[in-house]
Amino acid sequence: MDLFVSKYINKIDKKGRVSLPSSFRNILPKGNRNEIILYKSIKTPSIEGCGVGRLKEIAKRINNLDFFSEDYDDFSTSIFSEIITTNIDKEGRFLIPEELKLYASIKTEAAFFGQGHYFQIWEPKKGLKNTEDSRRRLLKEKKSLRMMLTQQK
Amino acid sequence: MDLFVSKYINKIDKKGRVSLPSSFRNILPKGNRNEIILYKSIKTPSIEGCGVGRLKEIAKRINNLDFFSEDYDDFSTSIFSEIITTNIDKEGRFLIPEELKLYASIKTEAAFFGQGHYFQIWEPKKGLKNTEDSRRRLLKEKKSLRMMLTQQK
DNA sequence: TGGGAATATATGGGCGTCAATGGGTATGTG
DNA sequence: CACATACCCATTGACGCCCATATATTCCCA
Repeated sequence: MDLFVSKYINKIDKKGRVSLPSSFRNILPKGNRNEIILYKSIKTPSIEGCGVGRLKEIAKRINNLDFFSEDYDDFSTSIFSEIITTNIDKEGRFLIPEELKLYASIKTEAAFFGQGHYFQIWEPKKGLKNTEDSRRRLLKEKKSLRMMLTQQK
Repeated sequence: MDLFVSKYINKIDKKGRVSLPSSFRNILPKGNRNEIILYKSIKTPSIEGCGVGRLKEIAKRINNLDFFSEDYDDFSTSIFSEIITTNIDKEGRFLIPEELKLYASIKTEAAFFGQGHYFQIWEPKKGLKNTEDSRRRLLKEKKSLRMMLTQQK
């Protein structure tokens, strides 16, 4: 399995450390398991994270843009300067930077949600609510879709 | 990690010295960690910096422009003739030349913004505003930023 | 197959090291 | 000699590394 899946709720200790769930750690590239990158989610008040390999992919894509275009600067600024790398200690813990904790309203506990190629970190209550909401949206759409398909004039 | 990422705000002391963020120092080539190059950003009131190796990359980009175009001369002049090399002391600090400080309105604090293969130095408030502006521009085209971050190979 | 031992995980805390910062002094160059 | 800059040393706080414990999980063997 090489995807971030499932959800976990871990405690943040006095020093601000929190364990990255073991199953997430195992997905990080074997050579580079002591570093992850974090950034503010675009659409939600949560933190997104992934291994550094993914960042290199992104860097490559940005570098392929026209160096003199405005987009180049915008992407470069929005992505590189907003990304934070953080080290994972031997026990599998890392520090969530203060700024990101604020952005996600995280205080004493962090909820980790697998999202396939990346993961999200939420304040637990908000995270669970988000799961419900998105499931509800999904069902509603599905239902209306089915109605549209089966409804007779 | 071999990219300049994240942002840092450091103080400039009485002597005009400022610490290059540790994570930036680590990206400089191992043999040559006591020297960086600085130049005025073309598009923004900020200073750009990088290791010496990066200079070749810039040269290549400029060479891709039409040699007889006005742009070529403009970029070539703006960048090459304005490049300044600076030494880093044993504590990881360097002096920002007066001319560049003026150009970027930097006085007592310098904000360092990772930009992948190079970095920018801003007057903190201006820098933060620039980040917001560029993110706002990108969010208008939400799709493209999201693609940049989540798209798979 | 049941039970105990080895292992892994999440969590807590002590302590040394390093990064950022401040300042004194030597060196040098006009 | 005055100014700028490099080198050296000191301080503070944050962080990484190490060790410790409790609980959960896996493994192994009688």
